[in-house]
Amino acid sequence: MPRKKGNPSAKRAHLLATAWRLFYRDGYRTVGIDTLLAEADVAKMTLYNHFSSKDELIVAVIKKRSEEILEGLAAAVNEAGKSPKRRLLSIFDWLEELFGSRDFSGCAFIRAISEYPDTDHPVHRAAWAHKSAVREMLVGLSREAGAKNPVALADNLRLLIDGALVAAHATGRTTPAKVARIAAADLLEAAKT
Amino acid sequence: MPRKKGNPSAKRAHLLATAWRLFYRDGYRTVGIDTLLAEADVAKMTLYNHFSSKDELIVAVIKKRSEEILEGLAAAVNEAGKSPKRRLLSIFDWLEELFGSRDFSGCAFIRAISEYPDTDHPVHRAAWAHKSAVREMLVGLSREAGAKNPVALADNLRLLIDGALVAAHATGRTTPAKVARIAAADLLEAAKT
DNA sequence: TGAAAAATAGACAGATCTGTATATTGCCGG
DNA sequence: CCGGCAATATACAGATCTGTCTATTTTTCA
Repeated sequence: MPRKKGNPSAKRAHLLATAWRLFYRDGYRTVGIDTLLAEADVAKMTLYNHFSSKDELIVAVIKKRSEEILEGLAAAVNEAGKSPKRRLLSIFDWLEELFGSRDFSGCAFIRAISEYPDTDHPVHRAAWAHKSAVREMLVGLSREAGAKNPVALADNLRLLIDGALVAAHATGRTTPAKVARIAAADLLEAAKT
Repeated sequence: MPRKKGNPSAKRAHLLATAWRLFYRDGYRTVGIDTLLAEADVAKMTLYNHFSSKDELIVAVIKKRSEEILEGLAAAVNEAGKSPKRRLLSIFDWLEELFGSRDFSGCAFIRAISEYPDTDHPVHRAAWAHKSAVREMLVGLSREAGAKNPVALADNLRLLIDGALVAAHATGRTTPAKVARIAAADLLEAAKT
């Protein structure tokens, strides 16, 4: 129970985990509250006690997933060593692993943006906020790597990443990560001179 | 009436046009049959006489839209003149115009893939078929432009295009087209040597 | 142990969903 | 002018949707 604040309820966490799994697998609009509750084995009032609406639940799921992704990405970059180029390109190795994971089903954020096309919708905004955070990270890596215009390179890299996410989802293959990695290396070279 | 085949019913065309408008604006799953019928001012049995299910209607909408896009793209390329480089990069000028159009709301195909994440779903497959057709066109342009590996360059370009489509949808800005155009020019140079 | 908080079950509202069935009207060609 | 088909209106089935309400049980902390 969310007794002292900062003490997140176990039920809440369980709901978020189950919601993530079902939403990601089948879609945000497709999965109904009743389905989610049955799968999580939680009463309806418990859900509406923690989240005021389905939209709010979706936003919470997206924010949590965003944190996980950003942490995973940062860890992958750190494990890549000291070479700025290797650090930057490690993003694409991380992507390749993601694409190869059993339950990969596209980018949860692109899918959220697609399912909630209205740019003012809270879900849309939350999903895009993640992409913006990734861009910040890419700007840092681009600067480290010696790009003349780190922001421009970061924007380019994000195009490659999002394109690869779409292609990997549609095809079920991991190759888009390799394709994007090579293109990223080319763009990095071009960005230095 | 679909009397002689090849004589498409006016009602059918009207349904397709209305369906496209609503699906694209609000989402395939969000728009219900009843809403569509009210907007088109058509009886329900008429719809189910032309299309056996909502999914089939969506597939038809996607195929029609794919044809329109491919035609528009081909026209833009032809208008770009003879220079292979200009022809290839005209794709991104066309994108910039698309992004700037009043009712732009992302890529209908990426959104379809996102809303129907199951890769075996007919809607998912129809949407990806469009992306494959675009790739074929890009391979041709890449070959014309003198790429050593036209297929590889086409794959790269598709990543840029899909990434730009996502970014333009999420932000409502046209700049991703410019960003992608510059990156495409860099990748083209790298692909020649 | 006892009081407050959290979680439960279950019914319920009111709307919406896809798809079917039926019976009727309008239209066009031979 | 008439037979056949397209399109219509309307009701319906049966399921599902989000969110609310109430009454009861379980948990947790003091």
